[in-house]
Amino acid sequence: MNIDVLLEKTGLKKTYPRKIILGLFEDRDQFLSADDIAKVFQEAGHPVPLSTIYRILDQFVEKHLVSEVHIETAQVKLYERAHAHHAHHLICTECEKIIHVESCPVHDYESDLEDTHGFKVTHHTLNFYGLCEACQKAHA
Amino acid sequence: MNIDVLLEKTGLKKTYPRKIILGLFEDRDQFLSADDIAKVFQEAGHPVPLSTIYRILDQFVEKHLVSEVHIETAQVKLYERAHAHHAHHLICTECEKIIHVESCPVHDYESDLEDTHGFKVTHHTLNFYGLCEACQKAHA
DNA sequence: TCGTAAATGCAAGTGATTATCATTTAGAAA
DNA sequence: TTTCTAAATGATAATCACTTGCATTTACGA
Ligand SMILES: [Mn+2]
Ligand SMILES: [Mn+2]
Ligand SMILES: [Zn+2]
Ligand SMILES: [Zn+2]
Repeated sequence: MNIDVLLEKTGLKKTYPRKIILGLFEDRDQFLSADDIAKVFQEAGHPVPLSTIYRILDQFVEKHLVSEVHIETAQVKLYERAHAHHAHHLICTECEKIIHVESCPVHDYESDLEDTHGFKVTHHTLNFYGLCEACQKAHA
Repeated sequence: MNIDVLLEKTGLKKTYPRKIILGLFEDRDQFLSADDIAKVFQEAGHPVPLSTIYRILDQFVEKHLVSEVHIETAQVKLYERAHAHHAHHLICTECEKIIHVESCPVHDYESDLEDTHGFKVTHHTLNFYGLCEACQKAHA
């Protein structure tokens, strides 16, 4: 969907930093940190401070344009375009690539947990770590 | 197993801070942060600086006496006694209680991932968030 | 008992993220 | 189109968990 239309829907003003940032997520479907985004502005010759970038990311998460991705091995917060469906991630420990997987193997298991532990599950997080196809070949 | 024996096996010297910290994990099987541990020393009237605590936790993780638990909603590092088997956690979003579960519902799924995404999984992390039994009752 | 590497304690440093606040601006109203 | 104002930005300082450097102490083997 169009960047301007998406921003209008949220009620957020259409500013230069917001349009660029949302464009990065919408167009290229990347996993980005605040610092990655700062570099893009830097290289475009129009630096934007990290404080602004962090504020915008928070707002985008709140408006469900973007979601935070928790990667245990990363020491910084990562964000990706929000997806319609609950998903999981495959993280390559060699090249840091992240693969988004829109299927979930533990949906049924959640009701088991309610029976065995009396625990009512609202959501879960599941990450797989290993080697992507390219890095496996490089190792072979 | 005895605290002293465990420390001897690792080759680490048996010092006061190490014995107390290892005891917390072994005896009570708790989930603890560096700050939680600092409070214990404080209350015992024998304060130990956080730098020492962090150093010891790192060593215990390296020696497999303790393992780090990644909880997305916690802003600090948490540690628990190392267990023999791969496990998962149920985290109560109300009272912060953590339940350790020694069963895994995604073991088979990992080979599927290799087929569908060419991704070779080495390990994974899985956390369930929700309400524990006590907090469900309190809400009802 | 001694010698020494290991461990500790204190203080200062890091680095990602957040908060403060003066200035600017998008966008609605006149 | 001009004016107005809440929202947004940018510069700077603050936080806070964690780490590091270094001088002093200590466990423990010789
Ligand atoms: Mn899932
Ligand atoms: Mn598992
Ligand atoms: Zn890779
Ligand atoms: Zn609870």
